[in-house]
Amino acid sequence: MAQRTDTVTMADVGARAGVTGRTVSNVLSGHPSVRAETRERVLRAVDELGYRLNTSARSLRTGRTGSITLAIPELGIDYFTDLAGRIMVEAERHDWSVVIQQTGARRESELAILSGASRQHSDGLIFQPHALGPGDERHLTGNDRLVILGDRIFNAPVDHVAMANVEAARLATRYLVDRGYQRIAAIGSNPRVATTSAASLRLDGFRTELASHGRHVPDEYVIVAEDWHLRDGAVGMERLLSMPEPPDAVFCFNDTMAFGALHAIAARGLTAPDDVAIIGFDNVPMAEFAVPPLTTVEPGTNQIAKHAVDLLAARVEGRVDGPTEIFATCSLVVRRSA
Amino acid sequence: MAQRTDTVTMADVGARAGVTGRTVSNVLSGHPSVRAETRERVLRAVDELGYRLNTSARSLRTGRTGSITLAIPELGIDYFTDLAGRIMVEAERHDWSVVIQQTGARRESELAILSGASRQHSDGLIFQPHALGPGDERHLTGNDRLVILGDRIFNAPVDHVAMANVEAARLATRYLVDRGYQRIAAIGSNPRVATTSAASLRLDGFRTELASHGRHVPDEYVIVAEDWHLRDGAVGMERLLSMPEPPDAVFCFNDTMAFGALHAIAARGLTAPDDVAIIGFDNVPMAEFAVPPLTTVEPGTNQIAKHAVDLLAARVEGRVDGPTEIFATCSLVVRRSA
DNA sequence: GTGCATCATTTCATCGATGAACTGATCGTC
DNA sequence: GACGATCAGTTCATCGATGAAATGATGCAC
Repeated sequence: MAQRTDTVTMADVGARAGVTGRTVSNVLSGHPSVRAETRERVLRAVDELGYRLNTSARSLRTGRTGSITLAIPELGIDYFTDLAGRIMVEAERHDWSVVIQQTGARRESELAILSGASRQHSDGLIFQPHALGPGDERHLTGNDRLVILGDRIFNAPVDHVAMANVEAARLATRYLVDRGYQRIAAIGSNPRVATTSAASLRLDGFRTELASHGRHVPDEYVIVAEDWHLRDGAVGMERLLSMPEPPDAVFCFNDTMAFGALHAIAARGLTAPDDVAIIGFDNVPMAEFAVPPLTTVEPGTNQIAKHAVDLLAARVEGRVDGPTEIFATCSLVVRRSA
Repeated sequence: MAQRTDTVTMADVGARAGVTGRTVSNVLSGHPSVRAETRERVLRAVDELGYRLNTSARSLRTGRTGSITLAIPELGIDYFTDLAGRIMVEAERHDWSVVIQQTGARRESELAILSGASRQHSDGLIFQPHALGPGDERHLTGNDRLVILGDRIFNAPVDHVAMANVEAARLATRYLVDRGYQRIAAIGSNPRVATTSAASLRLDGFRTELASHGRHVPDEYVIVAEDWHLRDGAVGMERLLSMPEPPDAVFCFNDTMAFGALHAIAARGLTAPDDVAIIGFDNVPMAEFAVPPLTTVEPGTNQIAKHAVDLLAARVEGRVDGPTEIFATCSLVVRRSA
């Protein structure tokens, strides 16, 4: 007695209502063959005893847990917050809760996620890798019920919701060229990650597009940023502005860095886009309210969230066979900063 | 054959390694009494069979799930994102995963959280209520392992990590008065929520402080904002700026609205703090990088996260008895916007 | 050599809900 | 009035891991 957790089981509820535990289960799961009077009696007993379903037991029996895992680098980057929020909304439609795991973009954490140490209590995994890439395919084995987000980084048959990083980056860059900017720089390169990472792909698109206009990009115009944080954007911009010949436009590889860049510009008493134009990538909610409002790439975050969850659901329900790949469509959102 | 989920159990692993399932359990949980040679054999079998622990079964047996639930209004508000990220970091120290539930600040969702429909698979709940308040105490019953965040809204014996909303609001307001601002307005009032909500308490602090300086607040200087979103801040500010006698300083009840307000000011071609000063509340990461950098209240988010998780852990481990209340200490962070 | 402690592993029951199969009623139909 | 169908509820086994207690083996002391 004086149990720490005074567990009430279906059997207890049944005892009180004069039925079996099984009938309680029938009532709670909406089984049709239950007399109205019995149903009421059971529900009353549930109430009186404060009964709560033990989902561990149910999961053990049914094999479904009612939750999925979303693994992202970190909530601190607006895009991932935006994405997480939307995925949670989509997941709700499938009666799923969402466990969020921050990998910190660390390789070991990403491996831990895949090896399933933490994924176990989960009907599926939506995973945005950062440190992993080609060559890590073997770590995906045994992970059915897995949807990869971001670019097509693995040469493995895995469900995948991709963003057209290269094209989107070209789109942004072309816009800057078309607007007549002459000295165009970029913030967000990261030579230490895989060539299939967003960093590399966006840089690719940036370079390719400029090259197609016969433009050469000086090395110092490509600013390395490891974390893609606000500070990276600010520091990178600061560096660009201190150059003898600063750029007149900067493509930030995500909106978060773009906000940092806008901050750095303002801190110098300069203004965007008059002194330097800024274009971002992600179209997070804050973009519209930045000072000045941020011109940016809309990567189709909502579609990504929806497709990722639906694809996972289809997989869990066995409705798909081969690996599926979906590309979200991206577009440019022109505001004031460029 | 051809099972959808080809489940490998401890018994299977044991069979392969020539031991019982129980021994496999001993190996995996680091039980000391296992011969090194056996351990190795078992681990090899684990590897070969791709064994993964079934956490549902473990949870059923042990009563612990390895995850906690964090229920917040929505990730879309910077403060909650910030909080969630920090709580996840703290939770990691206790080997907890975090399930995030967005309540949308809706009463029904908040009740659903408390009634535990979704809380079941969870060792505990950290809950920031919005729509609930005094009078809803009965819904807390049966929720041991519950830590309430935000203000002391319930007259019930519940663990609680509080923010000194009234004092913090007075602090911010006093600062504006001290700086010599004459016409001080506020954005974020919400008459539809409980008198114990952050909205009411911060308004309280605002009014009280101004009154203590003999200032009267015209009704139209208190702008209602239901969602505390970016847009609310922008729209509210816009309204203030269109008044015949606009304020010269505005206290936004959260940073997110403050960013919206800064946006509205800039959109009019005005500047902060010269035309209107803005002070926020939360000191989220973006505050430092806003244009201009936002003067705001630091509510001790980090302490809140740490205390909330530690308190929950203590409760789960039965290390505390009576309900505990902790107040985070807040302070003013002066930047440029006011 | 007996007795006792320690070690390595096993046996067995159990956590709580649910799938499958079953039992008795009740009902409608021919 | 007999028979199958439907309904309301039950019984039983089971999901996979683990706590508690048991087993057998080994070692050590006297």
